[in-house]
Amino acid sequence: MSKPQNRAYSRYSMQALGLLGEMIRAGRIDKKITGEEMASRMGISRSLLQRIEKGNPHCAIGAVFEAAAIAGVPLFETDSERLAAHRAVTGEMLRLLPKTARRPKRAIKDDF
Amino acid sequence: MSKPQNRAYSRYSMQALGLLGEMIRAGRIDKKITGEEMASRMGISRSLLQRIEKGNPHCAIGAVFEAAAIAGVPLFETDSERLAAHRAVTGEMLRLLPKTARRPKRAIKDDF
DNA sequence: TAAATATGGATCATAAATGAGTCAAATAGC
DNA sequence: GCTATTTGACTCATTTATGATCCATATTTA
Repeated sequence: MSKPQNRAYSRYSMQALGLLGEMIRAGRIDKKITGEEMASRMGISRSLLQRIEKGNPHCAIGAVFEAAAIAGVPLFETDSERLAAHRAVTGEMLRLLPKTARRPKRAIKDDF
Repeated sequence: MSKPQNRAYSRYSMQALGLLGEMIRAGRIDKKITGEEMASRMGISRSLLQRIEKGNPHCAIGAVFEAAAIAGVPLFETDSERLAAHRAVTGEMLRLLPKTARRPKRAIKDDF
């Protein structure tokens, strides 16, 4: 059972999506890579690459990140090594936090 | 016509995916938001949120970015305003670059 | 300007992602 | 310790994204 989904995106997310798409396109053109060439190199269709560069929110994030990598757009860190280091730190933070989130008991107004 | 797709992801992309997922989870737990609560607030299923936090590359990027926004994970910039500014700069760069990429003619060895 | 190439945009069949549901296991709080 | 929650990990039906193809338009280069 599924439900027809009509999602809403925050302004922030839309801006981020648009920015990422434009950076990918700029990077690709700067490297003189044709849309068709880049798509085939990635193993995706030209259609999908177009959607990615347009900031379409329904694209698979893996494909988008891969495009970013080829276009030379840095995600969080510039290389895989730094990325791994960064991730290690985040993993450590996760180790310190509680494993599950406990929602605070309903705020009690009267305490007498 | 479609083709069964068996994509390969670079180490870089996988690291970035994993990092983003872990940052989202850390942010969520730090804010004491339950997986179910966050999912319903986003209008997605708990299943999808789990995939996102696990770094699954097949998730819609819009959903992932939205999760990041709620969890307080900054994408490129910390707020929508800065994001817009950043985007304006990228748009300017795009204006300066050629509109289309022209792949260099096959390298000619002999030029006499 | 003309020719060659790159891109935009649309449609449609099909592969794949997502939502809903269940159950077991882990965790937090008492 | 016990109990209530939270989470993980499945399965499956259905919605949705993607690939293929076509043609029109824009852009670059000669």
